[in-house]
Amino acid sequence: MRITEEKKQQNREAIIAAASELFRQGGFDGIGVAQLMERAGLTHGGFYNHFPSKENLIVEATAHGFDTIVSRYVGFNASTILNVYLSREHRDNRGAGCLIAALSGDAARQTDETRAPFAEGIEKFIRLLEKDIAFKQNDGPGARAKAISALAQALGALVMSRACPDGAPLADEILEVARDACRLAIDQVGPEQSTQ
Amino acid sequence: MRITEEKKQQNREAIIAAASELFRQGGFDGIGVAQLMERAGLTHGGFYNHFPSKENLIVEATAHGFDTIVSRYVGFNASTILNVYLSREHRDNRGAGCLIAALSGDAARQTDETRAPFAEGIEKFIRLLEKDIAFKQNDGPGARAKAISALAQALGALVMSRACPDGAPLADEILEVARDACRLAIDQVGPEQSTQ
DNA sequence: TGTACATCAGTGAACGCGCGTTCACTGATGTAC
DNA sequence: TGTACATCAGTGAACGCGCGTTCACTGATGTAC
Repeated sequence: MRITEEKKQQNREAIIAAASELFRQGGFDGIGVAQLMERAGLTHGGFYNHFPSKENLIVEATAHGFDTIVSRYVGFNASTILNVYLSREHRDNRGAGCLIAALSGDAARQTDETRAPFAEGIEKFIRLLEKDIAFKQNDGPGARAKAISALAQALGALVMSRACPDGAPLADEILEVARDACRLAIDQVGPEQSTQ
Repeated sequence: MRITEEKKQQNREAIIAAASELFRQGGFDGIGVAQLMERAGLTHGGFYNHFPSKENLIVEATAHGFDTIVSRYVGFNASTILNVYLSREHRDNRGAGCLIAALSGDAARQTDETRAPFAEGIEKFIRLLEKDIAFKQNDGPGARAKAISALAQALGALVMSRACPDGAPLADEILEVARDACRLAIDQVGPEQSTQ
């Protein structure tokens, strides 16, 4: 049953894509190799033709997930990105959402090697915001601090909102407060100011 | 081998205390009943004399953990709390630190019943900060928004910092930026202003 | 206060189950001639 | 271009292991008289 080189590559990517989504939903410990392979349309045993271990896949899926998310946000300004980030849609759709929010708790328990792609992904996210903030206000170094600060705020709010039971008023309140605070922090003028 | 009522209660509390610490270190999925019982100085099988299920212990340990942490912060002003929160010591000591930072990712994957104590704990944390902020500036409703915003910022920063490999410069940079940003956001004047 | 007995927390072995990983096998692909 | 054979991704069963939970048993505590 040997398959073409091209098909093999497609299968590998399907496994990574499945892992990237399922890990965000269920956590690194909560999703098994068998589930991943089934989602990718393959059988359990073939996993080790593609990856030496589950931990190795975690690294690959993390890097892939950050690339996907950051590229989705490229071209939008910081205010828009943070508004999408702090939407109820994002909160309620972990599998397609921010990797930091979904998996950084799990990441903290992994080895240094597994945390490395997280640091890289966070750095990419910071630069994405920093670029727009610096452009708007001609302020290089300050822009980076603002980007980090805004990302931290949005991330913390999202994470708290998700920890609340479905429909809890607090969950929505946190998102709304953070939306206002991020807008103010970035625009430094008021809610109406935006480069949209 | 029956034991006194008092000793039974002590054992129960030892299990909850062990769970509260170990879950923060290893996650709900990463720590087993056997490990918890061993840490509490008991044997595996006795667990179900105290709790109907592991999930039930998760609820109890979460509530207990929030109470412990919030009570540790009571009496300090918001700036001091956030400085401790954003210290390297806190980042590097998950087991004794903030439950939201250590377990909200895991919480998002639990049932509504299990998330309920998280919402309660978060609310307690918000009120703790809100109280000091309102006192300082005679500003009730605005104080709550500031408390939520500051907590979100500090939480997000801590979580990102922990996701980085040990010793990564980014990990420390994030904490420092968030420390400055929280101080500014709360004091609304400058780094030197504090009620300490 | 003393005796007889029911209660029940603790013990440690066992249960079925799903985990990550390994392996013998299959058969189409890729390669050497 | 055609043939012969080595390669290797996919398959599905199996491995040992640790999980959450159950259970029969022990014996000190708590209770009834």
